[in-house]
Order: sequence, then C-alpha cells, then structure tokens
Amino acid sequence: MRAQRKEAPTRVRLNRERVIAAAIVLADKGGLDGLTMRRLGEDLGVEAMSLYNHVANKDDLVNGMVDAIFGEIELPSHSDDWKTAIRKRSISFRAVLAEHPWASSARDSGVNPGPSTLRHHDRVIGTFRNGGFSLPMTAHAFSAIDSYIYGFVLQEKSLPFTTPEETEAMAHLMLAQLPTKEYPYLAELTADHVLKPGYFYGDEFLFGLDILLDGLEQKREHSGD
Amino acid sequence: MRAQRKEAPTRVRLNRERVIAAAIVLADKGGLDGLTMRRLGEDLGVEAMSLYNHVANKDDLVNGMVDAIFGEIELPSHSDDWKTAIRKRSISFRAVLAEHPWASSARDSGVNPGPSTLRHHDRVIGTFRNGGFSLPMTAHAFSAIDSYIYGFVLQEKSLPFTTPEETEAMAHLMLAQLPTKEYPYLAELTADHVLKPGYFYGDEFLFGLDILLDGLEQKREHSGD
DNA sequence: CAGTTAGACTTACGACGTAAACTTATGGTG
DNA sequence: CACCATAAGTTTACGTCGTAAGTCTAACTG
Repeated sequence: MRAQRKEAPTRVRLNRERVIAAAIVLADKGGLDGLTMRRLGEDLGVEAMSLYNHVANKDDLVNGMVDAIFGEIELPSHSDDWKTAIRKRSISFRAVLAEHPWASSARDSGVNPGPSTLRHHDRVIGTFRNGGFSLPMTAHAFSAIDSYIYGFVLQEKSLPFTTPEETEAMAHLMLAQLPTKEYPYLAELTADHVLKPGYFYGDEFLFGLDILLDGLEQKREHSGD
Repeated sequence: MRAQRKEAPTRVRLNRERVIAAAIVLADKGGLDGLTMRRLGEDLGVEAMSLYNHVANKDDLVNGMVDAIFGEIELPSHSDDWKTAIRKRSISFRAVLAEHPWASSARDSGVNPGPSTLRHHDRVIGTFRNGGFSLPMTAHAFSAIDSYIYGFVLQEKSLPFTTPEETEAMAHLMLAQLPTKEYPYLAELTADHVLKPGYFYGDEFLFGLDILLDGLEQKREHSGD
C-alpha cells in the first residue's frame, strides 16, 4: 500500500500546537506544578528534551498556553451594543479561566502577548470606543472589568470546593473549628448564609460584574474622563 | 559578666516569626521562586534543614507569610461609616499586596487561613453588617470588592514597568513592534493615551473601586438581596 | 553535676529545567 | 533512485530544588 506514505506516517510528528495543547490538558489536571517537561514528553510519547525543538523553554511554553486560552474566549460581538457585548465576553472569559485555573497565575508572563491575546484586547478596546467611550474612559473600563474577572477567578480557585454540596460540607467543617466568639461576623455569615442550601460562590460573579457595567454606563454618559 | 546569660546568648535562637519575616524579605526581592529553603537558611545563618524545626514545610511557610501580610492591612475603622471604612482598608489592602506581589499568587494556599486573616475578614464583614447590609448583600459586597483588588494587583504586577517613566519607555517599545494595521484600537490607546505624559496604570485603581462602592451603596438602599 | 531534649547539622534521594553532544528520520536535489 | 543537509528525537549530565532520616550539641531541668 503506497497510500501509507500519505495516510500513516511511521512517526506522528510533533509540533508547537500539539505540545501546547497537551500541556494545557496536563496543567488543567495538575496545575502549573503538575506540568513538567518530563511528564509532558511522556504524554506525547517522546523524551522531555524533544520538546525543546518546538518550544524555547518552559516560560515560552506557558506563554503559548496562555495565548491559546485567549483564543477560546468569545470575542465581543459587533452586533451587540457595548454593554451586552462586554457582558457576554466577560462571562466567557471567566468561564475559560475557570476551566484553566493555572492561567490566571501564569499572568506573570504578561509580557510578550501572543496574537490571540492582542486580537482579543484590540476587540475589547474597540467595543468600548465604538460604544462612545473616550480613550481615558476606555482605559478605566478595561482595567476595572478585567481586574474584577481575574480576581474573581483567583478567589474562586482558592476555595477548597467546587460544587454547592462541597460548599456546604466544607463550610460545616470550617465553622466547627472556628472560634465563634472571636470571629462573630464571620461565623454568622458562614452559618446563616453560606450554609443555607443553594448558596454557591460562583453565583456571585454576575453581581459585581453588573455593578461595574452599570457604573461604566453612567460615567460614560456624564463625563469625558 | 553574668549579665551575658541574660543579654547576649551565644546563638540567636530562631523562631517561627523570624523565619517568616526573613522569608517575606526574600520573597519581596525575588518572588516566590527566589524563595528557597537554602537561601532562606543562608540569610538566617543556618542550614536549610534547621528551618523545618519551625515550619512544617514550604507550604506552611508561605501560609504563615500570607497571614503576616494580612496583619499589615489597615483594619476598617469603627468610627468611619461603612463606605469610607471599606474604601480605606481597600486602598491599604492594595498597597500591601503591591509591596508583596507574591502574596496574590500565593492565594492558592487560601485554605487554612491564619488568625490575622480571620480577624481581618471578620472585621470587614462586620463593617458591612453594621453598615446595614443584609447577609446576602454582605457576601456580594465582600466578593466584589476583594475580587477587584486581587485582580487589580495581579494585572499591575504583570506589567513590565513600575514608574510613569518606565511606562512611557515600555509603551514606546511595544508600540514600535505592534502591527498597527491589525490592532488599530490597541495601537490608538497606546499611542494617544498610555504614551501621554502622566499616564500611570496604578492610578486606575480608585476608578473601579469607587464604581463598586457607589454601586454597593445603591443596592444596599434598594433591596434586601 | 547529670540527664533530657529542643534545635541545629550532615547526608542523601528523587524530581526538576535544560545544556551539550549524539543519532536518526525526512524531504529536497542531482 | 541515491545522496546528503537538516530538522527532530535521544542520551547523558549538571546544578538546584524540597525534604526524609539520622546525628550531634548546647542549654534547661532536677
């Protein structure tokens, strides 16, 4: 069968995309600590050192991973008004970061943004500008919204539970060993709110987001700066 | 001189506080990566393994460091109304995190909060409660404000410049190698705003913070949830 | 002064990122 | 088709990391 040459190459060649994709899967499971060059090589059926043919070093790899993540975020739509467009992309942004919790800590590598990152930022800025925001207001808005999103995901990640059920179980544990006399307000909030059925930290996201969006709308209407 | 026994012990004994304090100094310089048990031991005039007499492991050390940091944050004052109290403590919080940039990434260790952390949280929650916030609104408010602060510091940290002068120099560099046709809005914002004298990212902090505070004030007045 | 023990030191191990030198497979050219 | 330059994968090795296990010693107890 000569078709083999075309269809079934003896070795599946590696390339940057495959390396980055596998690295993301690995990091999703074990965080950035669980991502090591040796384990990544293993997953790809290759020795660790082979990865360096496609990636300058681990920092470069992580940069590539972050840029790939940015590619997953829903771009603000041109057909929506600025507020819904930004709201949608913010919800998507948060969802993507939540799926890849290592990405927010990897933001140290904020230097050298990749093409997806640049494209994403350009579109967000454009959405504000076309929505009538001045340059200073655009900078304000961008900073405020993204700070909130990054921080929310960071806090969400640091919680030792993911589901409402885990929340309740964990809150029970924490409450049990909390000196309630010393921290009465914390105890009250835990006992009478967090422990109530249905409480789920993830639901807090929209509250803060909408305050910011409403506030931005007001500022936009009233002042150039 | 018998007084020696009292005043000048032959060896300065180590203890948890000294270890944590030295670790903070080290991490402030080189980040969490620059903090290694061997270097920390060296700074304290001791072998690395000796540190384990005062600290269970590196995670425990970092937890202790984070708790010490929380002790530095200005607690919300009882004599201020909730809004100024929270505003002041937020500004202080951000300043403290900016001095210790590793602390926001170390938030993974969000489990096992130390006494300073608990105390701080209790006081913040108490400030909202006494300011007339319902339990659900308190949870919303706490989450929104702290998410914003953590995220802002995270973004601030990821910028490759600290001073306004560095900002301008860096923005020039980035602009020079930016494909302006592809990213017109990003280019405009950089050229016509960030490059203007006086622009400084750190100044964006109060903008978002005040939007959140004003928004919280409104929600508090209008609804119980 | 003797005995206990907390706290320091020594040694060692496995895992990490990656430099350098090598081997092998691939794909373009005569 | 033969050849060989080059891209891609492998081997070996080094220095650094966190920390387990065991040893030594100075300082408090009785």
